[in-house]
Amino acid sequence: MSLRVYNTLTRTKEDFVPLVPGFVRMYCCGPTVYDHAHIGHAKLYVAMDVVVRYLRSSGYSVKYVQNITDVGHLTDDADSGEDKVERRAAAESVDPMELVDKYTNSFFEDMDALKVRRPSIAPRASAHIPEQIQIIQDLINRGSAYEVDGSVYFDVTSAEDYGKLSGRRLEDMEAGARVEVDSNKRHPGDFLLWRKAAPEHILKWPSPWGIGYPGWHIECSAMAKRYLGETFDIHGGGLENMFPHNEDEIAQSEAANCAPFARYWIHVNTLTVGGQKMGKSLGNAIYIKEALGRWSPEAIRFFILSTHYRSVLDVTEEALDAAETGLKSLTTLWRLLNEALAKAEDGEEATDITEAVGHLKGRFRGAMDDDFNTSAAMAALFDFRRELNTALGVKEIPARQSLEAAAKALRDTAGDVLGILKEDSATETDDLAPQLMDVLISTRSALRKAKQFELADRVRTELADVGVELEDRAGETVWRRKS
RNA sequence: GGCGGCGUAGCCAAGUGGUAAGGCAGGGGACUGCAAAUCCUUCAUCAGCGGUUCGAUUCCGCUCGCCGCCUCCA
Repeated sequence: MSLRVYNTLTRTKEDFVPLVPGFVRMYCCGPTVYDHAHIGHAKLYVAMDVVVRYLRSSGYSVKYVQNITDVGHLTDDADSGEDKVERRAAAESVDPMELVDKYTNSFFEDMDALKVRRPSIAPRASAHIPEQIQIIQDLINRGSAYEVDGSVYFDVTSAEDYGKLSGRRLEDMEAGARVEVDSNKRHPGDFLLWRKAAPEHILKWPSPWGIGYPGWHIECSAMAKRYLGETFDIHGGGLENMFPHNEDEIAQSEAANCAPFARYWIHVNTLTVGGQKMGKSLGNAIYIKEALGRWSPEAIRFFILSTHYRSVLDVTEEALDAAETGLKSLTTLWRLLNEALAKAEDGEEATDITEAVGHLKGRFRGAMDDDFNTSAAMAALFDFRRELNTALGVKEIPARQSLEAAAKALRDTAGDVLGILKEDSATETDDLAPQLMDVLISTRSALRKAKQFELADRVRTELADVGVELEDRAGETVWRRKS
């Protein structure tokens, strides 16, 4: 079985075949950096991260471009909106680029914390003005765009397949148009490529049409072309950006390049709070930094990945708590496996472990190959956990080779692909702590032997208060720091 | 009004034309001095109503409810 991907463009699940064998070129719309990122962003970028990780683990070399939008994103319809970055910069009394730097850093800080791998390239819109001007010029030359009073618009009627991604038709939209139409537009659906700047505007550049700045959609077309070429494999993004943003990207790129744009479109569904979409403008955003104060990064990933990426995900504290608890048993398995491995010796292969490893590999791959079905993949992981725990429960420690195979399988799936394997902090590197713990544990064992349970329990309780957990197993007591 | 999606146990959530993965919570049991960890076991007929079919949760239609996009939002 090979990878199948749901392509929004065709509304079907298709076999994934990159343009160049073994090499995947991928783009994903990045954030507009005028505020801290919230969990809605986390859902998109964690989902895309897993796509990238899985492609890599499947043997593909992946070039992943994710832009940073720092100019041109307006607060409202093109006619009346302000530039989001400029508005917020004014509110914070800083230079727009200072604001951009601050929130770009904040974004990557959050993504790093969530173990989202950095993109291969993270280009900024403001650093690609010449590329954007070039595409606009090409569009004018080809008759797909027109200039009016220093602003340039894309002529949607010039693209005969306009609306193919979102399934919209110009006639329908015309009928439903509610926003006041810019009188400069020839068609209500036309969108801005370049906007004439007012004198007080800070972020502006010279162009063949005068001083101005680029529209919101053109940046992605320009940066995708610059780093991935005219036609590339995968374009990802949030579902809410399908129209108009992604639709317009396609229209302008294909009109300018006379070549197909992205071949597969992957859209990640929204995240909701109490059934309502999470959005900065809606005032219900839960910031990633806040969430990290309460749940581990792995639990947040676990929570996000427990649903398929094309499904809506509703955030509740209960669900996040459940994710944290569920994750714990996986973390425990990883710890037990490593403890066993530390004591294991060469020996005869443990067939039950070999079998469990086989099941996990097969089911995990099968699930991920089916349009990145992370929830099915996680089910395989939990079944593996049970089988392994049973195998580890026996008297003698299984052979090292078997344990190594199990550890590798777990690291390859839960670790490398899903990124939910917590590195165990149980092994204390400080040399004094283990020695002190040995003293405490042996003392407590003596108390237990003498049936002085009250004192023995006091040791355990007080250690728990300082963050150390004890666990009495057959013949030994182990300790670890609370995770 | 137009386009699209969703409705599976207390909660989260996969999935299939032939009577439903997994996680959390709950019940029962094993192990333990007690815990912890772990294991065993138990817990749904898939919003409602029709239709197609030998058979539908899965296909079609309708109804109800919820959501997204059409204007900025990942």
